[in-house]
Amino acid sequence: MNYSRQRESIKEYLMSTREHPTAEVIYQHVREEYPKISLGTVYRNLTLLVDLGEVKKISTGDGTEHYDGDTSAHSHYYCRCCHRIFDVEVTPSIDQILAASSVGLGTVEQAALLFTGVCKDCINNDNNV
Amino acid sequence: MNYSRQRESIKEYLMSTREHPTAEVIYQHVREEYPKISLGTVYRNLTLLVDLGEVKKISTGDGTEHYDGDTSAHSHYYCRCCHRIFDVEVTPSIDQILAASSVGLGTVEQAALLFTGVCKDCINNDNNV
DNA sequence: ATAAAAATAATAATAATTACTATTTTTATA
DNA sequence: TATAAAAATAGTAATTATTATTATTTTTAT
Repeated sequence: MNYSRQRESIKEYLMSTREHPTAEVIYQHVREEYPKISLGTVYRNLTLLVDLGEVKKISTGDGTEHYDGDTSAHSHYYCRCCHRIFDVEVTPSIDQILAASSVGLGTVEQAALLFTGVCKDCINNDNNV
Repeated sequence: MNYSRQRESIKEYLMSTREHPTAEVIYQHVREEYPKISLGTVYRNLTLLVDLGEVKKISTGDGTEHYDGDTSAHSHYYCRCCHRIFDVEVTPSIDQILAASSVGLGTVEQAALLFTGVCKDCINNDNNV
């Protein structure tokens, strides 16, 4: 695999933000540095980075995937109104759950814990229901 | 909301199977009883049933959503090779995790715990990697 | 400097899902 | 039971996220 500045830029952005952007948001951001980058390049590199374990993909069921540059074991809270994802630390931690769980069905490569609800901002803005 | 036999059939199928079918698979199944049902009807009713809390949607990130007629608190194991989903009971249980976790970011309506790996069948069939 | 290998931009294609609309089904009421 | 309003459907078109294709450009080893 060769170096690519576009890939570096994608990775850098994901490492620097605490948000959990979609491919489209990443595209818009990286475009500021590389205006000619194409959305396909973003998708291809995201898949690559996920396969390498340098980035995590978060599936919320809202129709588009989100990406996370923080690969440490942590869980997520998803607001079904504003579609934002927040980091949460739970007790026991996700890796404690993983360690304690003998799934017994095959290999376990990862565990994802996702809470869903309506965030405080959306409640305050009457953006809920 | 009015009664509909198509919706009943979808729900019945989801309650009867231990699999976690996609909309397409549900469509093919319900078609045996109602050959004229359209895929749009399946999607519309699945969304409805999920909103009513009678069915759960499972997002694995494999490009299509899966549905589960078992709404009791339980977790899932997803095989990234054969794309099947299996029920798993973990310790502590998903509702114990939910109870113990003070997310503090807003309301928490649900918690989903998903393990991902390669299932035994796929390992045996060298369907892994 | 150069050539092979890999990556890209631009675009086309695919696949899952949603929207639209004329027709049919359901349901409340006479 | 007949009927009419409301809701749901089938069939189809449209949308959206994602993947595939290909000619060109970038990277890297020599």
